[in-house]
Formats: sequence, C-alpha cells, structure tokens
Amino acid sequence: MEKKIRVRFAPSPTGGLHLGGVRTVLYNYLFARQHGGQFILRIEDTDQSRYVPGAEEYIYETLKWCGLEPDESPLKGGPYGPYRQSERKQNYRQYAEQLVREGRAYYAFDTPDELDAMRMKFRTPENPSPQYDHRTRSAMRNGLTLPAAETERLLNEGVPHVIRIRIPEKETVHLRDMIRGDVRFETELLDDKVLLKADGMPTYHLAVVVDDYLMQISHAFRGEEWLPSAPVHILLWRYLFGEEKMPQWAHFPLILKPDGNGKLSKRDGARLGIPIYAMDWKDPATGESITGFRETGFLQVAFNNMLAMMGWNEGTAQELYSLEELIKSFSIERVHKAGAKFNYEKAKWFNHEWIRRLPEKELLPYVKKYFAEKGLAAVDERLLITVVGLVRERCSLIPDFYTQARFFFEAPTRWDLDAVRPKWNEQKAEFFKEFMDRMNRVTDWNAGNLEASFKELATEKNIKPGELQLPLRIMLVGEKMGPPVFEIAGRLGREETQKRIAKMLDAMGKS
RNA sequence: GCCGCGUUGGUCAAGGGGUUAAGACGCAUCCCUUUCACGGAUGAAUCACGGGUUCGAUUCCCGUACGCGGUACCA
Repeated sequence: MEKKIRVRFAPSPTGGLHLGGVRTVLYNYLFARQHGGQFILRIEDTDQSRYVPGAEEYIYETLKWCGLEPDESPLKGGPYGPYRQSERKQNYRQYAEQLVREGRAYYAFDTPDELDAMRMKFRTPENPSPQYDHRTRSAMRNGLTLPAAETERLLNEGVPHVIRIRIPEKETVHLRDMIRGDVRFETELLDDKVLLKADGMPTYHLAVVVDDYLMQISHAFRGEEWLPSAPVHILLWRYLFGEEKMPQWAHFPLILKPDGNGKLSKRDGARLGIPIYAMDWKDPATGESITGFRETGFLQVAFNNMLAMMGWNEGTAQELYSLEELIKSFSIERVHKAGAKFNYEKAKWFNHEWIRRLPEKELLPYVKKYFAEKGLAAVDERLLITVVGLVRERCSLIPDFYTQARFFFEAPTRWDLDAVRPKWNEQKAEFFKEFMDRMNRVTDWNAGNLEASFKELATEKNIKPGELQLPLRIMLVGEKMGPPVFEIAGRLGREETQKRIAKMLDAMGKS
C-alpha cells in the first residue's frame, strides 16, 4: 500500500518570510494538494536566542494571505502535535542518547573557548575553517577521548555538554533527490555535527529527522542551502529509524538578487525599492521595516502564480495559472536545478494580467480597501464596479486604480492647463459654454449620445471634434489620462459633467 | 581552501545529437487611439570556454572558468 503523502513546511520564527520561503510553502502545498495529502506547518524554534516576537504570527498571516493554509499547525493542532519544536524538547534527548549508546554519537564537553582555540590551532591557508571531525576529535574533551569513568563523572556533576554525531570515516552517502538525482557525499569530509545542544535543545539536524519520523512525513522539500547537510540527515535516518522509512527529498533552487549575484535578501528590497516579503514586516528589535507584496498591491492569485513560475515550468507556453491550475499541473520533477534572478517587472506583469482577467467581484474588495485607505470610503458601489471595469486594463497594481479612477469620485482641483492653452481660443470657450447648454437636450445620458451631441455641435461651429476632446478631458479628469472621454462623462452624469466644465472654464478665464 | 549544486538572449525560460534554437518580461520601431493604456505587427538580442565521442554537438563525456550554497552549541 502506498504511503500517505505528508509534507511539511518548517520555518524558524526569526523574521519575515522572503520570496524563497513562500515559494517553498507553495511547492509543498501544491504537492500535498495534488496527491490528496496533508500539508503541515511546523515551527522550528529551537534557537531561543534568535526568536523574534511576532514572527510566528507573521508566518500564519502570510500563509493565510497566500491561501496556503496548513492542515496541521501550532494553531490548528493535529494528531502529531505539538507542532512547535520548543514544545517537543523532551522528545529529542532520548534519541541522542540512544545514538551514544550505539556508538554513533558521543558526549562532548568542550567550551566555546576551547572550540575557538581548536579552530585557531588547526587553521591553515588551505583549511581556513577546521572542523570537529575524525581528524580533530581525538584532541578534544569528549566521550571518545576521556576515560569512561571521567565521562560519567562529568555527566553526573552536570557539566555542560553537547552530543555530537560520530561521522564514519570512509563511506559514501547517496542522496536521491527528486530534482537533482543522485548526489554523493564522502563522509571523510563531513564534521561531527552537534545534535543536542548544552541547553538540551536539539539542533536542526536532529530535530528535523526526529520530527519528520514522528510526524510521518513522506516528502521533505526545502531550499538548496540544505543540500550540504543532507548526508548528516541521511545518516541519522539510517541509525535511528532506517533509511527505508526516510522521506523523499527535494532541494529547491534559490531565488537570487535581481541585479548582481547572491541570494535575495531583505536588504535588496530597500536598496532597489521593491517588495521581497509577502507582507510588510517590521522587525521589533531594529525597527527596520520591509515592504510586502500584499501592501504594494499584488493579488493573491498573481503572487502565487509569479512565485510558482520562478523555478518551475510545465514545458508549455502557458504562464498564467490559478492555484487550482497549479495544483493540477505542478510537478517536482520539472522544478529547475538552477537559481532564478527575481524580476520585478515580470512580477508586475503577472499582477497586471490577473487584474485584467479576474472577475470583478474578486477584484472589488482589493480596490475598496485601498480607496478606503486613501480616504475615498463612501463611494457608490455600482459606479465603482463599472469604473473598475473601465480602467482595469491600465492598472498593474491595486494603487493604480486610485490614480486611474479617482476622478470618477472627486472633481479635479488642478488642471493641466498647459496642455490646453496653446490651442485655446475664444471660439472654443464659446463652444463649451454652448455645449453645457446643449447637454440638457440629451435625453438618454450615455457616452454614445453625448458624443453624438458633441460632434454635432462641433460641426455646427466648424471646429474639428478632435481639437475639443483634449480640453474636455482636462476638464473632467484634470490630466491627459484615463478611458475614452465620453465614457467618463457618461459615468459622471450630466450635472457633474457640467459642473466640471464650468469650473475649468472659470479657471481658464482667470489665468 | 575544501565539499556540493549550477551555467540557453538583459531577465524568466522551452528544447535536448541534424531546428530558421519556442514563448514570456523588458527594450526599440510602426499601426490602432486626436489622452494614457490595452491590442496588433515588426525588430535587436542567447546555447560560458577548451578538449573529446560522432558523419554531425547547444544537446553526451572530461576538463577549465565563472556563479551560488555550505563549511556554527543558526536554521
């Protein structure tokens, strides 16, 4: 019988969630949904010193905004809880001690200073960072070098100590990665990683293996930065639970800086003026804040779509995918091996496309919320719907709706008079005065009728209608932008249109 | 330094022994539109380098270069 599909995302609450992190969530989520499996959120908070207040809540909020809510999490609970590693502390020690008993790990009593001294002592130009490994461990204070009675004594006296894995000397560890295929590591080059820290907390290495086992994780997907430590995890699986029970691994490529090289970092956001976190994040310690895609005006569907395409491609020309479509089409095997540079222009393009194709009812909440923030709270909902339809094509971010449509709700207070003046004359002023009057005769007020009336009068006056359209636009909008001008007047209504024409005519006369 | 992973236009990428080497973003020109966009058309621009293997290599193999990641009682 096939193993149940259970995948987990395991962030540490040490700050906001950047793009790479959210993409890992997305891929995990897609895989789980695609196979009818469970998506689990586990919080890796074993390093209490780095815990940032609010970071965990931020993670929940991000997942919620992205629509990627887990089936099991610290909030929801579930059959394999707790889902916060700090609350599972008591689980880990027994496994570490089991390894010691079986000769696969050992106690180490070296102080931080002693470790530094060792690294200094063995440092050479060829080896700038000496490891705690089979070459150096014999020179350290640990269960392998100390007499058994001495180790026992230190333990009994409660001397601070850690437990380190004892890496075998000459073995080749094979990782079968769903994306990269067979990756080999020589244990000769691996170091004796700490498994259990002096404070009794496990390191990531022990915790990930124990928790994946206890939570029956079937597939373990994470960022490429974990690839080098994969052999340690494989060894732990072999010693503790058996490699046959080990989840299948996949290591995702990194998301790189838009310019230059390197992993995308939070600094790049401020430097380049682009969002790199899903949502705004304010570091409570430093006060530093990073803008998010949500606040910049991205749609949930577009954000997910953009993220999914950074590192995965179905092999067709299709680029636009809803979450549902992604669930159908996604496959781990088609995730790239190489990292991708983040391209903000393309990200905006995705958003633009989704703004154009999303049903109005789904778009409206975004627009309403933004309008409210800008002090345009009490807008006529029906007008808003038609206006959204009218301007959506020219908006790529939600705030664009405000610049593109605010004039439907507020009369302009300033006009781009320079655009009008050069060709302005008394005859045109006359035209508009008469046109205001003529408008009263338009029985069925709509764009088409209004345009007909406008052109009729222009012909009578012997003026090219085209020369009058720009001034009319400036009167209604204030600047050279927006949908076709008669469409605007049609939505504005007779009275408001007349008011705006009169107002600018007045301003024109004064200047 | 060592280990690991990568390398198709500026960017995201398809392809994978014989192709005019898809497509998208961005850029440029033109058309449409007497606004700004959308849209349409066209264009510039790519297989990191060197050796093999082969009738033939962008594709397979080996090197080199370059980039990235790791090398913590961080995750």
